[in-house]
Amino acid sequence: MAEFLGDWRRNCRCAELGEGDVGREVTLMGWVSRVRNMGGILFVWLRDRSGLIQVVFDHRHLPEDAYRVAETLRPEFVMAVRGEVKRRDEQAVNAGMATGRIEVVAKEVKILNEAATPPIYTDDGVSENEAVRLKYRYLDLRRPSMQRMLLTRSTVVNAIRRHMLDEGFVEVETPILTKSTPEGARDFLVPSRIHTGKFYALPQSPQIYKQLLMLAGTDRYFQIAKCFRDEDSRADRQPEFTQLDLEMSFVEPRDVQDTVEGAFKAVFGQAKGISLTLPLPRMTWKDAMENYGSDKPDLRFGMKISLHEGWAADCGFSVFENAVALGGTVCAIKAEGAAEGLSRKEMDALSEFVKTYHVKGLAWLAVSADGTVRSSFAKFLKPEKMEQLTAAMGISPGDAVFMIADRKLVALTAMGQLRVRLGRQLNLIDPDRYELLWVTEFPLLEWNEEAQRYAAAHHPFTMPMEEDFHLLDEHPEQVRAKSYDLVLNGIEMGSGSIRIHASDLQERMFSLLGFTHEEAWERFGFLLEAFRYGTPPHGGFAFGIDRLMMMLTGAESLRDVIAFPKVQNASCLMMDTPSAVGEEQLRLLHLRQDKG
RNA sequence: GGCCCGGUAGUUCAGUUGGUUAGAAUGCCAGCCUGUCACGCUGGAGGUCGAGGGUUCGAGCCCCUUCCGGGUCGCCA
Repeated sequence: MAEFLGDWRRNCRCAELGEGDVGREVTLMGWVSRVRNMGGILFVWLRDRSGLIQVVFDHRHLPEDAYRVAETLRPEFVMAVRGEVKRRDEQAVNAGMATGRIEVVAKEVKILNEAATPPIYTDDGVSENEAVRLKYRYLDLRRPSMQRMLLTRSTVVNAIRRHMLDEGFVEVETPILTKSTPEGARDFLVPSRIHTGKFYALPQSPQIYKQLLMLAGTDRYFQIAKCFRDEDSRADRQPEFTQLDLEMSFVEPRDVQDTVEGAFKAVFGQAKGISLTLPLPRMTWKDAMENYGSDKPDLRFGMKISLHEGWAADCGFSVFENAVALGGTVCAIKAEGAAEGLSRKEMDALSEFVKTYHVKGLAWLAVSADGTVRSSFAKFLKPEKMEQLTAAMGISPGDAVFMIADRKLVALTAMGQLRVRLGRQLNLIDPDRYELLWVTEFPLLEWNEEAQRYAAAHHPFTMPMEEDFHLLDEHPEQVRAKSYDLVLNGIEMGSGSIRIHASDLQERMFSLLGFTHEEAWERFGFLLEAFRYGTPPHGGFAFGIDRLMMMLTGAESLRDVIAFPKVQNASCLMMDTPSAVGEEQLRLLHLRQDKG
């Protein structure tokens, strides 16, 4: 039967006790993790957010009724216990337990609440179907590892906030009910009750607000901001997520990067005890693509990509020759010592894998230790070409080589994916390493095949590099932007840029993106007008705190570092969100269900 | 929207070529047990094999549809 607290108050958490507390009278409160009834003596593992401790109920030293109560304890009952901390006998020490050298000998006990048999285990190290865990997330969060995650997350957010405040930033909250923007991801929409047929949008980022704050003179702004994007989820993409969002006036890229690096240094120091060396390395987007086939290269291992257009132009293998003739490329990577481990079957699997990334195939070459060559394409090569390739790539017995021929970006991207897959498969990646870098000078624009127009690679407020201004009209696709991404172990942590602060350049940008003057004013009129009133040069950055948490905890999914995450189809299994609403609610919002 | 993987006691899983009453472990319930620590021992309860349809004498197993979960391509300024 459940009892009330009365005058009992907890004076310690379970795992905060140590050998120094021996002899202390404590009152603990928490959940029963495990019960072992030996018939006359009863051991209970009591758990709170700090961890576990063993509580002993001995019928010889307890009133009869108290022992009776203890015998009814079951897992996940909420229990309060008063007792004395005692050192365990040497042979009774549990080395696998943080508090394994002590125990609490109970003198009084209260069952504060009973519990139904839980549907999932609340111990660590038990793997369970994630859907069940998420349905009972409040029980899942009882696991010590999940409590540690929440604590780490709190530490990380606080390290960031403290750093930003120390650097003179002002924390400003911006609206959640905001305006739908035509560029970028799909918006989550909120229907207006007062304005028939009109909608708010949830922010994809506080982008425009923070730029307006620079205009307002705030100078240095930051916010731990919730952002929303109505796009399909991935292991590293949730429909709602948290960013550190910041903006600074009178700065160039380096100034913003210094600030962000400082925040990362604080986080790594306080959450992981790792001292980052600043400044972080920088790599241009072009170098990242050509060497790693990715704008977010994983620098924890080598296996750089090499380009072989000159060699391939007359190599004899028509697939390679044609790719070069059409202005494409032939790129290659070498997996040292991997030849023996890669069967024909695995080569086929790798070929299938790269086709996911829209290349037509994978050419491969494996040299055994005795020099025997297996290859999908060697037989087509002109006699001297094999030697040239061997020399150019430094191929030794035991090495495997992979080549892809296609349009340059397509081939490099597929090769970059293959590089990462091989890196994992061949165990080249040290999971304890953190390789941070800046990738800079992204293209300003990307050609959108579907819409037959340019789209902003970052967003439409991004400043082009001054030295590329002359290309804006004739070769907009060659213009580089003053933008920069922060990359950690092959994952994009965040991105930022210097913004356009002149309204004529901003209008020119909108026109490049295919907006007429009227459309631009209709959609961004308030911004274009604002820019007329004295806008300082400014720039900023935003990085995903969820993704950072994922990296810091080694989690494989964002779901593991968010207290109440959503699943792939954007629903919440615990609350069954989203859900239907009643007719009356719809009527007030001027909405009608499509019966189709 | 496309492709791939999965769904069997509360939980984690096994289930042969389609063949008797669908199994194991763990958890749960009851009893025994005075130093356990994933306690142990004895006994017991527990199943819409995700759902619907089809093939078959017979379906957990084969086929179709669908729902749910995961991964991924597209998408994600």
